[in-house]
Amino acid sequence: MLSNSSKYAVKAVLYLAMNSNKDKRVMVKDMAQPINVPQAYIAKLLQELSRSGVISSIKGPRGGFYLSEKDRNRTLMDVISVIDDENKLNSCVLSLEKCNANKPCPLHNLVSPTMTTFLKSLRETTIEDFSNQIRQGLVFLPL
Amino acid sequence: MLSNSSKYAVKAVLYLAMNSNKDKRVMVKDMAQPINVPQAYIAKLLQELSRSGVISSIKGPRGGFYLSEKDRNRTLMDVISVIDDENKLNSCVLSLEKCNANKPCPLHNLVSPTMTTFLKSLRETTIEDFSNQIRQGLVFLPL
DNA sequence: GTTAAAATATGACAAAAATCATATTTAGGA
DNA sequence: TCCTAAATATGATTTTTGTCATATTTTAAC
Repeated sequence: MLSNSSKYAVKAVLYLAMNSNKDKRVMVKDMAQPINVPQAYIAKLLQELSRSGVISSIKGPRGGFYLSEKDRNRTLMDVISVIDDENKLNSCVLSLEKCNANKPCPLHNLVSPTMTTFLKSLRETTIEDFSNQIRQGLVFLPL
Repeated sequence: MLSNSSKYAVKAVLYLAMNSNKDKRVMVKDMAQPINVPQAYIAKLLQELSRSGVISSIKGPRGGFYLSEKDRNRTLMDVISVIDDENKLNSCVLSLEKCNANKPCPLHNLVSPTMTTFLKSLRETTIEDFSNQIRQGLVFLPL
């Protein structure tokens, strides 16, 4: 469903949401281990996210990555769509062009309903919302 | 979610379910177009499925692939698991080892319920069941 | 038994995804 | 003003997945 890279990106962003702010940046080398992603790999992804404006960064000594207040109002779909093709997430389980609610393929109804609500959540829930759920102990981050 | 190869395999099997029987085999070259998969590719997949015993075949002139009665009582998961790693289908959206119902990751509850029922359907619904749904016009095969 | 039509076995090739490496740029602190 | 610590840019390498090609085996039909 999500590519490996997207999963890594989501983990990194959630980590930043819980562990950074404008005045407390996190360096690549300090987050690679906690989120369990190879350092060089996550570095590249973070750079891509930063370039696309969904996370923030500061270069040089005492620099690092962080989420600004603005960043926190973005959604996970904003993060994911930097890396994955959003159309692929929308498509039928069997990738059938002509499958739709009117002419559903045999698997369509088994998947489509929740997939739709899942994508809706990704598009509507902000990073900040997720952070709150974590702080409230409703969900967890065993990254 | 499913690999391309699995999707192709499912399409091929559903096609065979609707268009073959013990006495009417379908040749690779006659099904590649209808199911919209490159001939050499589907040939290889069919051979793999045949070798694994989830579909049947006969060599030589007038030969081809088909589903026996026994084959029709298999499930789509039987087909898929020949090609994909079933564990991957089971795993958390973010591929988090330690994510589970007790300690759900932020995305777990958005996906897990339907994913579970989806996999259950794949494991419990037989090819024959799907064929019946198609014959009854409940679902369609725009392959 | 010869021929031809089919699957089978095998592996080569291509494309995409994942991973790793490194030279360059930027900025803080001595 | 240097030095050093960090991100950035770029691209090389590896692995996986998808695709194509072909020689071999089997079997029906004549």
